[in-house]
Amino acid sequence: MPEAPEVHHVVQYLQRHLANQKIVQAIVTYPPLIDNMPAQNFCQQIQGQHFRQFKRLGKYIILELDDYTFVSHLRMEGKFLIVSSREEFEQLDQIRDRKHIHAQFVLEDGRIVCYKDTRKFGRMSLWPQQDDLHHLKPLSKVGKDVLDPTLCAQDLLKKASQRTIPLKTFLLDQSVIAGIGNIYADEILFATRLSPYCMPCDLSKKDMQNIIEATRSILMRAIEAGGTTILSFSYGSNHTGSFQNQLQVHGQKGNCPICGHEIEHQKINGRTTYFCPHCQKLKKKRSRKNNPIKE
DNA sequence: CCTTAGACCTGGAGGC
DNA sequence: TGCCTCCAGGTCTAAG
Repeated sequence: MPEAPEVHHVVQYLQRHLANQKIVQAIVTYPPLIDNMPAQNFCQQIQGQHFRQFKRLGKYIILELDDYTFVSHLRMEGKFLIVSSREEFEQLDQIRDRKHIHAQFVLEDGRIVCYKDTRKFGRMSLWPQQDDLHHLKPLSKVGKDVLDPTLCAQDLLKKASQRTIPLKTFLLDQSVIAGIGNIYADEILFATRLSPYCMPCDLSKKDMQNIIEATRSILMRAIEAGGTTILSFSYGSNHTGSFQNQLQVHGQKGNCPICGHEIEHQKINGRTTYFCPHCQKLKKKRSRKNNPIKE
């Protein structure tokens, strides 16, 4: 579900409510949730730790504890909610909520941080602390974050060389840029007027610069709007975003806001992709074999 | 090395 | 109402 703007708000929310709180007990009721060790060990190790620092890299949530780094990925539907007491937990709806809560972190003050994940796709792991986040195993292949100011056209050009996958798929590759998901990928492509079927290796440095600028602009606006809520994104008890009202193509059934042509949607590597076939152009570089570049 | 299909899960929506 | 199929914002892996 969540892409970088949504994860950004989840991290802020956790920070506001959990900074310096002590975890007195951890309960995991769906053991596969814990990626890198038996759930029992995870619970033992995390017990007694305090939440210290809260960070995000791409779609990953990074919680620095006293002695460990706690990494969480929400995948499609993971959410954190905080209840004030065991009584409040028991009052949650069994079918809608409690059934899907797979981990609980009981705080010293009696509150319980609940991890809810209907589809059970999300994962958590606990690691010895590392100064460089990229040294943590789950983050070792993650590229620069979408909002990393050092991200530049040259980075993308390098990663795009020889790549013949659709540009849409390239933007979703977290080792290229971390934090873009299916919704924002469509919006970025529309903003740059590039077809999702462009081949990354055919793009120029200028195209890459345009992609970076569109990405920053769209993601910043999405963060300001509180993220995008289409299916189920929320955090805390009921916080949702409103960027879905500003989407230009993703999920749209009508006409292109620029040219009026009907918005199309097709599956590209398994992901539904919305685009305007009239505005969004295929680019081809044909200079490899002595053929001079046209246009 | 690169690329793609399938797997992982559940619940909601729409067709009959 | 029930049953069936398809769909969903993500990522890992196995196989070509």
